[in-house]
Order: sequence, then C-alpha cells, then structure tokens
Amino acid sequence: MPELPEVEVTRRTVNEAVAGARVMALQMGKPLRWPLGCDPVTVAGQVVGAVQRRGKYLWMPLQGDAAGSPAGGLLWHLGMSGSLGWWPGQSAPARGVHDHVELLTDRGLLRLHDPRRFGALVWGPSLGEGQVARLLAGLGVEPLTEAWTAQHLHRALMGRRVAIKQALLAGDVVVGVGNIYASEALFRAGIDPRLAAGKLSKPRCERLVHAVREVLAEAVAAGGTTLRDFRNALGQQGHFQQATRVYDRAGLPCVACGQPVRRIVQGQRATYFCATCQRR
DNA sequence: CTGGGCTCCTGTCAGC
DNA sequence: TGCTGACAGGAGCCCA
Repeated sequence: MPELPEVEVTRRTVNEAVAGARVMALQMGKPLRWPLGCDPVTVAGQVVGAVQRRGKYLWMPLQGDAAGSPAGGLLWHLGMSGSLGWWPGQSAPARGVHDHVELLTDRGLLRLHDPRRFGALVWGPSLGEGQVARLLAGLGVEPLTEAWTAQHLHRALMGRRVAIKQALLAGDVVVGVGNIYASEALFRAGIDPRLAAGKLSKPRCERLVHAVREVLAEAVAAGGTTLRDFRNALGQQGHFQQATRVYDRAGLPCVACGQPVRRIVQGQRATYFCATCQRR
C-alpha cells in the first residue's frame, strides 16, 4: 500500500499525535516481517521525539527519563498493507484481528493495522540515529531533496540493463517510488518502462527526475493514494487516486492521446503505460 | 556485481 | 452459492 507519499502523510499525522508523548507500554500481537523485537527493552516511561522518514521507513526516536539521554527508538515499515492509526485519550475501539502493534502513550493509542503482515517494527535501546543509518545504508537518495538530480540518476544507472521501471522500484537509486508512482512518473516523463535503465540519456534523466519529484509532491499534497484501505493516522483517506493517469487504467484511453493504456508485467509487478506517448 | 524469481500473508474479486 | 485462481501499494533472500 504505502509508497513515499503515504508514508510521509502518515509521518506527519503520527508526529503531530505522538511527538512529546510518554510511552506507557508497547504491545506486540502476531509477528510481523522481522520479528526482531531485539533486546526487549522496556520502552515504558520514555518520551517520543520527532518522527522521521527515510524512504518508506519511519523512525521514532525515544528519549530516556532523567537527563533526556538518547534511548534508541522504534523503526517502522508499513509493508504492503500496513497503516498507523491514532486514537487520542481512551477513544480507541477494541483491538481488531489485524492490529498487530499497540503503542500506548499518555496521550492516546497508536496502532499498526496490517492484514498481510509484510510490515515491520524494530526497536531497541541501541537503535539511535547512527544504527538506523547503518541499517538503511543501502537506500538510494530521497527524491524530494536536492540530492535527487539528473546527474545522480544518470550515474547510478550507468551500465544497468534492468528495465527503468524496475530500477526505480529497487530503491538503491532513489527511495520511495513504488509501483503506482513508478508508472505515473514514467508516463509523465514520456519514457517506455521497458527501456534498459543504462540507456537513458542525460536529458531524459532530467525529465524523469523532474517527473518523480513532481508526482510524489503532488501525491503528498493530495494526502496520498487510497486504492483500498490507506488512511493517515487520523483515519483520513488520500485522494491522489483521482489524479493517476495510467496506473490501474488498462484498456482505458490515454489521457494524452486516447490510445488504450497497456498493462504489462515486469518482475511480477504490473506496469501501466501508453505505448504511443512513452518511447524507448 | 547484476538480474531474475520466489517468498512472506491475508483479503478481494472475477470466472466458472 | 461456492470454489479456485489471480492479483494487490514491499522488499529480502537465494541462485545462476
């Protein structure tokens, strides 16, 4: 479910809710992707710092009691079907079968809802900024920062024979671009998703960098994409699904030229594109 | 090192 | 109505 825009929208709403809150308890239900409960540290009594995002990961630093000494934190991933929900005070409804993590604070309850359980939560006293950076060292650049340039993209793709769509998804060149936004960005850039990544010219890299940034920024502004069940931490849906131009539109006319949008499979994932508007 | 395929898990929907 | 198979927003791992 969640790509960069959905995770960013989640980050903002979660941060608003829990930054500064004191943790009362952390309860785990069914195991998630990485059952790394690490050292089962007692997080109770610690204060949540500013929630940060790296790619599709959310990091929630914790601060110890007395001197406010750093005490690691919680690293979340929403996987394919995960969402974080916030209920202030005692307003939370009864825990459902797919609610697998509960972070109880003095301000309310934060819940991870994740039917498919591809999500993850890692925590521990050593999980500070440095440790998180090491864990996520293989990730590519953030597309909404100045590090995301045509120069970087062109260089990172040099010699790579995978299709550009798959290179975007892989996450080692640029982070946060998932299946929806990869198709959308390539459509906006006019690039055939099957093109070998290493064959992108500099000008086309320029256009792709711009398209990725643009589509992600628009999606964040739209509150994300809700295809089925995405909600931000306040339970609100996104509405970028109304703005997609090719994703999930197989057979429908291309918004630019009217030719039917095509659906192909790349690396076991669906890709949508217009064979007329997008060239090799 | 690269690329391709499989896998984790549950829900939903199309087709017979 | 009920069953079966395909497919779904991610990404780590194994193998050639």
